[in-house]
Amino acid sequence: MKPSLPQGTRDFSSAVLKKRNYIFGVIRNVFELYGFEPLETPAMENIETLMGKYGEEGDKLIFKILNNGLHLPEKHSNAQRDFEQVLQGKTSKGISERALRYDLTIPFARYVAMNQGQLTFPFKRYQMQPVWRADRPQRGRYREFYQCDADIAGSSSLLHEIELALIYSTVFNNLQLPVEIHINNRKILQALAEKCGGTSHMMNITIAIDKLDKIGMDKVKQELRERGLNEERVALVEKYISIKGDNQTSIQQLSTLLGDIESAKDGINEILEILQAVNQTMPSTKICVCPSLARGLNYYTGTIFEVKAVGVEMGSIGGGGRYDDLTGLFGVKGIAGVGISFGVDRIYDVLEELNAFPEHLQAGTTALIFNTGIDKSHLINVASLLRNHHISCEIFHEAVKFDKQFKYAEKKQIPFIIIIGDEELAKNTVTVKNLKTGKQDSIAPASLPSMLSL
RNA sequence: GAGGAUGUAGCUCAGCUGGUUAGAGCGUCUGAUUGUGGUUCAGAAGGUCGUGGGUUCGAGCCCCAUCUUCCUCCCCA
Repeated sequence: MKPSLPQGTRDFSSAVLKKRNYIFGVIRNVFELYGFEPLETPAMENIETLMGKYGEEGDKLIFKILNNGLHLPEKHSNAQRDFEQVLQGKTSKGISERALRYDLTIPFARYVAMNQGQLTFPFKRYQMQPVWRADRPQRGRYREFYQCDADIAGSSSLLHEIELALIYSTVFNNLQLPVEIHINNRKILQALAEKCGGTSHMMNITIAIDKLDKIGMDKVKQELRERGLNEERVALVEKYISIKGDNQTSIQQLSTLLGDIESAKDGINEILEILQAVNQTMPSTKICVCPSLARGLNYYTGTIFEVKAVGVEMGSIGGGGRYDDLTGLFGVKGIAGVGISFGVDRIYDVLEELNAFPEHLQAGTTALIFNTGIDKSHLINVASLLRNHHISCEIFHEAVKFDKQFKYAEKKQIPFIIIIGDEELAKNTVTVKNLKTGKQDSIAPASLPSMLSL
């Protein structure tokens, strides 16, 4: 058979993996610096843990795993009955009782709900694992991709929002990737919805205005009309999303427009507090109030974040926010959550486009020891010497002509080659050649490590 | 899930209106060159033309199905 990959999945070659691991490493370091601890959960969850948590669209995009043993004769009648359910678009435990994880937030909520008795609250965890979606792949959109999440469960303190914003700022600063952090608050959107005829319009409004950047004002208005808002209310929403300018101006206009509603006041005050703290701690952070930021996910209730790269056409490379009732769906009330997520695949693309990966990442083997046909023990001794000094090296696998060994070194971009043959043995030296400069030296074996670690 | 484009050597791509033995560049391998690479030169290998059917005397090219990748919508990271 011809080998191939399932649609929307990828192999990661060494060159790509080194860059990806660099991103993961930077993020992990910052997470741990703020006291987050790692968590891993299984690739698969019970299907009812996931179903109904991501809306109707989400359910369709969950990868379901077929049960084993459906072919057994004693299960036939049940299996056939259960499959009827599937044909009608429903799920059936008789056919599938497990599914692949769709994001990291719901498994986290499940974990917190299961272990609430044992955890120390506020519980701060980070998680970097692949998730799966049965979406149609496009560029920058895969069926298997990684998410990097940091969440805090069991605290409503605004301190967490502040620290999460600082984490964003630090990570992208460390990656040397210029970004803008957009911030808004669901409480303000709720106030807007109230003015537009009640909170039942919340979803209609958020879905529509979240697309402002993508489809433009006219189409947003059109969509609002289609979603049942009258002209007066459409005009109000237009006024709202037209708010522009620096943070102070935006906040002032928000107050003027919605300040008579309690929830709007709360939201505005929260934003003010976050801005003040972030600007004081890391003044270089570009954080801006963005009224049209809504985020599609329904479970957000307070602050919402989104991060955009500056100077590159790309969707958001990170997002998150506060959700007041994290574990309610699993029967545990009163645990608030707040978290952020990094879109590693997109960050990768942006860094690639900006050529912002550090050069040293591609470094592999430092030295290749030529195989000159002398007794292997001499070569292995030199290799051990280097490795004991944490210098990576390889011994060429067969004693062939130098031409081949040079070309191997060149292809693997190994910067140094070491020759030990009869001549060197007789004089108790080694020959070292720098392949970039072409410079070659004959030195004592003991001085190899210091020479190569430069 | 709906609509559109695409697939030819390891890679990037030519291939006329359906007509003999499907080409190029790069890469790979061999030699010039058995202890000195990158350059150069000579040569070679490498293809069930995505897959399966069909039309035709004849299909890389036309038709149908299917898969991949990409684009738009939906939704999202």
